[in-house]
Amino acid sequence: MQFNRRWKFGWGRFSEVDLFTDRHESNAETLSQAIRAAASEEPDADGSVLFGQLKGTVVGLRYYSGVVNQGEMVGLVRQPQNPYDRNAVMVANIYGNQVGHIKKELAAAMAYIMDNNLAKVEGVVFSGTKNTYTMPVMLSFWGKEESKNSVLEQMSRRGYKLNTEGGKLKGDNQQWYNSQDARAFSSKKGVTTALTADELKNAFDNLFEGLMESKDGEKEAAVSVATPLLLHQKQALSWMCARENKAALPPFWEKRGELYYNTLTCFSAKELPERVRGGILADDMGLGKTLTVIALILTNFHKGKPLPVEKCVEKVSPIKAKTTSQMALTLEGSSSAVGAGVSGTSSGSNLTQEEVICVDEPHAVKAADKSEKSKSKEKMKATKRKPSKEGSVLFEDLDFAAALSGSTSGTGSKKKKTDKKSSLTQIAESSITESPDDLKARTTLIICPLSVLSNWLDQFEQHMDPNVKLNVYLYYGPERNRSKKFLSSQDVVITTYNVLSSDFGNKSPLHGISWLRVVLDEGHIIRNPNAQMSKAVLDLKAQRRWILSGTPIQNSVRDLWMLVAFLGLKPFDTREWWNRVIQRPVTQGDRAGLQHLQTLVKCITLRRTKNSEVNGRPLVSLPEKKVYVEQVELSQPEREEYELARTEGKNTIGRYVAEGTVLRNYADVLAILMRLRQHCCHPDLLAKMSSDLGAAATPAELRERLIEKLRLVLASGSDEECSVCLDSVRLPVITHCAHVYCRPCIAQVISTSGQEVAHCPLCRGEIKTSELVEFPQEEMEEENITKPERWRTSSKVQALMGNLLRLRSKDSSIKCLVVSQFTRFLTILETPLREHGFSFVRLDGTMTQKKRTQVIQEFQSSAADSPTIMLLSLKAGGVGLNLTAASHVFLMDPAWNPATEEQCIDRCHRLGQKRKVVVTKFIVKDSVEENMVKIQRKKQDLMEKAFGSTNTDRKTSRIDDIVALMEL
DNA sequence: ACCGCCGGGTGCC
DNA sequence: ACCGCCGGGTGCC
Repeated sequence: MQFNRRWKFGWGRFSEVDLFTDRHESNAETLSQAIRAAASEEPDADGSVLFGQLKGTVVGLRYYSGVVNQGEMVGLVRQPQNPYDRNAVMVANIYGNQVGHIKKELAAAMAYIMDNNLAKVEGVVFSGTKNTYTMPVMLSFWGKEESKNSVLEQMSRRGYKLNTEGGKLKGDNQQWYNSQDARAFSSKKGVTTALTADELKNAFDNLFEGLMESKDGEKEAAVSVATPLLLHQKQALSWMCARENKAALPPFWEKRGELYYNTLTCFSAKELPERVRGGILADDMGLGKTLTVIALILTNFHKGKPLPVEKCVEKVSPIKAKTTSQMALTLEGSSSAVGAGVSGTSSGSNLTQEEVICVDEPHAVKAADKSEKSKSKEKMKATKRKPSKEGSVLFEDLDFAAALSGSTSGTGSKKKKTDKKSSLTQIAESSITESPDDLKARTTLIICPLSVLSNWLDQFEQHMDPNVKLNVYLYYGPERNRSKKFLSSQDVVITTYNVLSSDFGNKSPLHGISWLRVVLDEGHIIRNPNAQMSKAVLDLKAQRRWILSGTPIQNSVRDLWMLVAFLGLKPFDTREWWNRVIQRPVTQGDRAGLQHLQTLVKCITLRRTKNSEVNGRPLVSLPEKKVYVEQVELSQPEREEYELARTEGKNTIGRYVAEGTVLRNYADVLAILMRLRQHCCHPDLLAKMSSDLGAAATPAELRERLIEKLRLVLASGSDEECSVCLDSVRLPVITHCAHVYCRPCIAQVISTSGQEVAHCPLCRGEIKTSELVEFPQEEMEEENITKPERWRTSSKVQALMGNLLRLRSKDSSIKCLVVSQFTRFLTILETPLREHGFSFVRLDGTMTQKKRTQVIQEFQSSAADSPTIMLLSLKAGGVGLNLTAASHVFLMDPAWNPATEEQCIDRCHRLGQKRKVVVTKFIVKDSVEENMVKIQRKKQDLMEKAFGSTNTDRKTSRIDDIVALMEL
């Protein structure tokens, strides 16, 4: 039976509720976010406790086809619309097939509890699975501690007594429980000891490490890939092709007789479980994920054959010329936005005719026996001979040919039957059988953040054989071609997460196409399942799915769900099974659960780091990197101003700490910290502030205060992130609970809530459209043009300039990145740079993509007059950015999250860097900055504490942070 | 369901 | 017999 990806049908309401209550908590990028996250007391499935258990009865088995095995978990779904009983509770197996109903009396008792979210009820069928009419089910009630008594009482009122002592039930039914539910029992006996937070943290850190062991040998790329692959890239290609082609059983499935059996959920099926064709390529950045994917696209079309590409030749026999809609690197309507790297259009247009030739040799070269032939010219010659070898028919395989022409061959229906039959007898390692429909899919859809869009285009350009035409369409910009027919005739369509999610729900052509392959670049950015773009991504139809990510896991098992769901790793693409089998066991320290998670990740992930080795040699050798901290002493007047601000802030925060209201006043706390950090950089960074922090008496006053906070966020130039779209805030508004969002984003949250009052995504406070406060437009413009009357220097500016001048006199060819979180600081720095005759460019979050590309190109240029300095805002651009022209990095101010700094450094310390990399971090002596650095160092410990611990612990450590920062 | 329940057929032993 | 008993029909929610 085929299940499509929308199989969550029956759970519609169920999974909505589930998704919402189990809200994702994003990795704390800034302390601000960290505090917000702690402030919002969200219901957390991880922290739920077992109330008790109850034997119930499933009835009506004969009316439904869903079957269950001994020990199999089942889902319980309320059916309030059931015409016979509005208390109905449906029972379904893991694949969503209905098994029966809970007996009505029991259902009546459960309905209230389920509808009011007092408990989550989970079922395991431990015996009687062969019964025709009814069977027993063990029901476990999970929920928040405070609901426990209410649930027990509700049930007992209806005559149902929950067994609250897990151990007692054990005697009779020793064998019924499965591994994960076993924990509830065995823990009592001490059979397994729970993992400590340390062990868990450690295991989690290593989850994505050591996944390197020889996967599937090596594979040469198709000849149309002009760049020779490095050894590790060939290994990745081989692994990826295998993941796409081989019908190996997914993790936790094994064959038992005629059936396929899932060892975790105890589900079994007659058919081969649908395989995950794809996975996570989690190589460190700089290892060439992009090239590997390009190679995959060209090398592994249907049935393991290379993508048939158009080859440009000047002389052509007219009979063979098969002109389809031909455009090379189509860029309709968006060329202006990209500019760089897409000039490929021209090469095709000056040729009169084109011939379609399958330029590729039969793939799969395991040994490295043909390394000499890898120069592209040579390859082209070789392939010219190819057709004769393969016969005069270019595509002898009918299905293959049909796939290309887009028409289904007459054998279609017949073929389908045999396919189905053969799939039953298939052995695990055979390759996947593709139906004629499957073979029609041609296009790979690549979704990436805007910042790396141009990189993809460059890389296609760079790595493709210039004589080969690949149809690459950039689906971006207002003029984008929305024709499904057109898009699905491309070889590659590239778009951004934002375009995808803005199209989503708006008769999106991207969602109407059956893609051959969908590739999510920087896939970790879809880790929040509530985000619109995550939903948009899940709704895509594709045969093969890939996630590229340099940082697959931030700090939580939650983050993984989205990835697993996108890959369609059943049954975990449904939240309930993920929670029951993986998330809850793992977060509660269950060893078996962790083991399962490790197995799962291992099966679908390939990850190599810069330090990985193949055959004892490092994958890539990067030049040395040295990090220096340069202490900066404030001048006397600066110090005085700083101390003044610090004392004032210390008093305020000290009061909050004493009152225990730190988290309630985090906006103020943040403001104080922000001002101190600004003092450390430059006095002109400080926005003129009203220091009135008292309670607002009138609405007008409240409004004024909110605007003040918003001003603070904006004026600092620190790239604030909107928690809804996860992008930089555009059209900022601030809620009454003092959280900043894009106006369209929060407006949508409110409108989709369907209620008069919605809840703030960050703190769950009530929000109304009428109460959103916007930044006054005039002030916004004024803010932008505000220039200090006369420029002045600061100690930090001096420190930087000293370094830059010294460097220039030593070697004028050295290029530098000057990085700050405050874009206004970058502006301040422009003046002395100009004065000293430095040629510089600037890259920050406010720039358009076109401008960015241009700036990067200028900077990367090796021309004599090219800029030697780039002023870079810490978060601008995101990860894909390649700034290898720079070999010196100056970090002007410390970031809350050391990973952000690392990422920034890695933009020049990456593949292609020829020089030694020197990083200088400026830290003001005896200041909040020094304390921030200490906290950075402590970050590992904090993460440990935060992981798998209660919200209270996390809160405590955040308050501790603040106390430490202020030296209270 | 190798049950319970319903409702029609039936009615000394 | 306005009962009991028998045995067939029937059966989730």
